Parts: sequence; structure tokens; C-alpha cells
Amino acid sequence: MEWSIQEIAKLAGTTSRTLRHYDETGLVPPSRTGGNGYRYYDSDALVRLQRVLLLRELGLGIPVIGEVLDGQHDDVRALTLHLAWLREEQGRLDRQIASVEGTITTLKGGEKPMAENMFDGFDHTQYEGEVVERWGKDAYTTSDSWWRAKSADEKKAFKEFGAELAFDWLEAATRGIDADSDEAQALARRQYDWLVSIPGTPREGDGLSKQYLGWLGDMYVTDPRFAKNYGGEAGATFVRDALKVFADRNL
Amino acid sequence: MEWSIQEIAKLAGTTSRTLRHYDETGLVPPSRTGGNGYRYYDSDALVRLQRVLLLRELGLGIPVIGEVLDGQHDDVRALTLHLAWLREEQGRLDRQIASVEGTITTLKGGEKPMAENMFDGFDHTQYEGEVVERWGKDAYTTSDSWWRAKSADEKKAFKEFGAELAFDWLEAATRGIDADSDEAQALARRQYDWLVSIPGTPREGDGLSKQYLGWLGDMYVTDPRFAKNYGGEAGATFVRDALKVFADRNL
DNA sequence: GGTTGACATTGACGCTGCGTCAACTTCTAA
DNA sequence: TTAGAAGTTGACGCAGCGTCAATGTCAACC
Repeated sequence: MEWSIQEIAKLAGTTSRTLRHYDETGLVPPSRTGGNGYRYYDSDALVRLQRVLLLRELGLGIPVIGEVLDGQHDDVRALTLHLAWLREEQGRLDRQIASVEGTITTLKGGEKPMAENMFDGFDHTQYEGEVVERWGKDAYTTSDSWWRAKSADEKKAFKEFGAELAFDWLEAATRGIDADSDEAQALARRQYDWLVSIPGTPREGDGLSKQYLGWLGDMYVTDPRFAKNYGGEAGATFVRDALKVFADRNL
Repeated sequence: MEWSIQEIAKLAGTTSRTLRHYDETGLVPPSRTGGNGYRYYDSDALVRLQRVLLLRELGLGIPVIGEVLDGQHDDVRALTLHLAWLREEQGRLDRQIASVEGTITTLKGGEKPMAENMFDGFDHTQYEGEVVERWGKDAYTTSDSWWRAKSADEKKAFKEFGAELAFDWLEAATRGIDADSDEAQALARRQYDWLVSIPGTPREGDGLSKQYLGWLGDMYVTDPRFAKNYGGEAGATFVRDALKVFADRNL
């Protein structure tokens, strides 16, 4: 018994296009090809096709299926590996769902325009939790209301300032200069002044809290959301080190 | 302030390729293009880019992000819609994981070669649960051992017979003939004889159980794993109806 | 035998979101 | 000024098919 491509597609519950794809990739070649180029399949091909479709429903990729069917890989092992990958995906999805839910409630709660990233640890929609927990509710609400009172132009200017600073950090980091060099320390001072200009940042005596500066530097490195603004972990480490030297010398 | 494509990519924690992609799609065009074709971005573009990246991390697609940023769609609504889609994906993943786990334990448990689909409700790895629950453990074990005792050639022949039968059902269904026509009834008889030839199928008097035949027909329609072997729900319905007429007339 | 129209089959292009890469510029140090 | 490093560009690739224009096949009709 032999079937045309349509017929076997219906028998197996798939489409002729899929069959042609499986032929192109060599996964399920037709048992015979007519003189006109038409593909014909026998029952062996049908059995193979059905095994392929079953594995596909489980989510395995085509190359893996090919190796399993040709006996190059143990099926249980392939499925176990695949299961691990599925679990990772599940975790990713769970985290993503949580993020989306959090963003939605944040957007609904305040009238804040979305995602006001300030290039720093003061993004109010993103870092509220950490700031409140470590430095008290005042630290958050003070800088939050200060930020909200700004006009659009002022916000933009502030952001631009932050961006330029971040850019200079990046540029300095890629040149590989030392954290205690004059240049790095000049950058640290700019960063310090910038932070001081923000109401709500924890103080100590006449300046910023030394502890706060250290904590912030650590956050830059450990939290990817910060780190990416300073060129990833490498760049962020440079910033943290420079800030630490600055704090030791000046605070 | 103005940055090159590399610089803004690092500032935002992404790659220059992504930037060019966002330019092509119109999502984040550069603020200026040099005479040499180089792209340059200002702080407005940077802000826009960061909003895009934030939404991308939440999993939204590029077209949707574009509509949200241009104010054509409410952001909360877009996120809520996206959340629904994420939950669907989550469900899909959960089911897939369960399937893979089930398949693994089945494969580990018995020495059965994987996925011996018989084109019918007797696939031992797939339908054991339903058969045992409805028709008792004997029905399953009897046909299971009968099947296992077969040689590879015999199995193949049996499968081929089933495939031909399924094919003829399909072909008859697409022609739109009646379930009580002679032709359909001839097919029903072939199906009946085929089922009778399998030990373990529930009996009643000198033939197959009428109830069993009805149950099987219903399964063909309601269970997608069966239905797809008979051309989806439409084809399976035809088979079920023909079997029902056959049962009424002959059992 | 030739023609028409319905239905099949084929390969090519499209899609998502970029990674990778050959070819070409620009910038820097000597 | 020139060699070399670093940056930039558009083109191709990828996973797994859906969709589609062009062509092929086949039964029916003239």
C-alpha cells in the first residue's frame, strides 16, 4: 500500500507542507518518488512519520528527533534532557509573568507614566522595594515626590545628565584605567555630586552616607538591572571600585 | 549629546545589531544619519530605546511595542492581553512537561519499544488508562500480551491493515456518503472484524460487545488522539455513526 | 482525440528577532 | 602617510512550517 502526500498527511493528522519539510531535512523521506517528482509513502514511512509527530508534540526539535529515530541517541536520555530544558522555560515564563503582573499593578496604582528610567538606582517603578527595605520609606517617598514635581523638560535634562555620566564611565572602563586614578576619581566626584543633588538619598553629617554609597556600588555590580547601565558586570565593578576609593578618601 | 550605535548599545545594554533591527522596523529610528550612513542617537532616542527594551524583557512583540509607544494602544491593556497569552503558554508548557514525564516513566517501566501506534484505541502506551478504567484490567493485559507476542513482521502487517482501513474511511468520508449506505456498512464490517480479531476486546454472546463498540466510536470523536487517525473530528464522526448503525443492525 | 475545469503538487518566499559575517569606513598611532 | 585596529553596513542564516503562484494530473465532456 502506498499513499500520496495528501493522503498520508491526512492519515497522520498533519499537512503536506510538513511532509515536504521533513523530506527536505531528511527526517522522513518518501519511500518512492514518481517520475514527475511526486512523493509517495508506504506504511514504513507512515510509522516513522507517526513517531516523529509524537515526539514533536512533546516539543523535541527536528534534529534531535532524527538522531533518536536513527538510534544515535537513547530516547529516554533525549527526553530527560528535553525535560530539563522545558523546566527552564517554565521558570522563565513564571518570572516573566510575575514581572508583567508587577508592572501592571504599578501602572494601575500610581498615575506614573511608564518606566521612567533615570539611569540609576532611583527608578521609582523598579527599585522601590530595595530602597524602602534598606533605607526606609522616607528615602523613597522624598525622592519620589521630588522627581514627580519636575517638569518634563527638567526630567529630560536630568536623564541626559545621567546618560552622559554613564557614558563617560563606560568609556573610561573600556580604556582600562585604574579605579584610583585621577580621572576615575573625577568621575566618582561627578557621580557623588549627582547623587547629592537628589533629595532623599541618605545623608551623614554634611554629605552623603558612606554606607549608602557602598551599598549602591554593590548594587551596581550584583543587580543586572543596574549593571547593564554601566556596561555590564565589568563596567559596574569599575564604577563600584572607584566609588569605594572616593568614599574612603572623602567621607 | 549624541552617541554612535555602539555607544548607545552599550549604554542601554544591548547590541548594535538590535539597534539596526529596530531601525529597519521603524521602532527606534536614529535621531540623525551621517553622510556615510552611520546612525547617531540622542537622549530622546535613548529613552525610547530603554522603554522598548523594558517591554521586550516582559516578552511583548515588536509591533505591539511600537503601537504602545506611539500611543495607539493603552499600555495596561496591552500588558493585560500579553499576560493572558503568557498564561496560555504556561498551560501549554505544563501539559507538555506532564506528557514528557509520562512518556519517560512509561519507557522506563516496560521494555516496550517506543510509541507502537496501532492506529486505534489499543495503543498500549497511550490508552492504557482509559481501557483499564472502563473495561477492566483483563481487557488490557490480554490484548497487551497478545500484541507483544507478535513478531515484527506480524506487527507491521497488522499496522498496515489498520492503516488501509483508516485510509478507506477517510476516502469515504471525503466523498460525503451516508453512514448507513452499503459502502459505509461494508467498512464498518471490516472494522468490526478487525476488532474481533484482537483478543481482549470486550465480548457479549458470540460477538463484540455492543456497548464497547459505541464507547469506542465516541472515543474516536472526542479524543483528539483517536480523531486525527480518522481525519479529524469530521471524519471520526462519520466512522462513529457508521459503527453505530452497524451495531444496531447486527448486534 | 482534444479541451475544460477541479484538484494536487511543487518549490519559493515570509515570518520573529536578532546572531554572525564579509566587505568597506573611520579613526589612531607611528 | 600609512598600516592596522576598531567600527559600521547590509546580507544571509535559523526553526518550523503557513501561504501562495505556477505548473501538473486526471476525469469528464465534446
